[in-house]
Amino acid sequence: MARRYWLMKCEPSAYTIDDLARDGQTSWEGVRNHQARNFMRDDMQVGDGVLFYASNATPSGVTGLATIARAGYPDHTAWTRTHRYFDEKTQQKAPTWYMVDIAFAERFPEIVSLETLKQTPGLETMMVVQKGSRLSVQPATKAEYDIVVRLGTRRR
DNA sequence: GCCAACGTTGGC
DNA sequence: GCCAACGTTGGC
Repeated sequence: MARRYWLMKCEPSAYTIDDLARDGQTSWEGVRNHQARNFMRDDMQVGDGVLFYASNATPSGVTGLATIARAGYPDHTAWTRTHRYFDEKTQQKAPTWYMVDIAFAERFPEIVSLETLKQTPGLETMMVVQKGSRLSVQPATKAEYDIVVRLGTRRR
């Protein structure tokens, strides 16, 4: 399977690229959307590239890069009654929710803002720039990934 | 903090 | 199965 590419959103109040740089690796629990779950459970493979996206930020945008460090596995926080991500409907025998682990790869010197993404040729059809695009785990094409990497690492 | 755009829930 | 009500996301 060829390397795939993803964009994963997180609010800075919850976790940032600096947190990931410090931790080296983290688990991506708490996704409670079926479409996003499907990507993590079915499609993500170790080594896939991740655009780390800060949502609800000033500005919002891609702040760095990560890689998939562990493919999809059951999100145990769904079974912990006291946990904020607890879901009373999911059974251990048939897990509803999955997570992956991601590893730090790179922190961009400057954020590649959503505004920049919207104005960059080649990213017109990228999911994150579409109006009302709320999915927190999105696929990206290699072309889109490469363009964002170039924007993020460009020397000025 | 506002609110548009979505997703989910539940009455029928 | 429809759809109104409600909750959440996330840009601004």
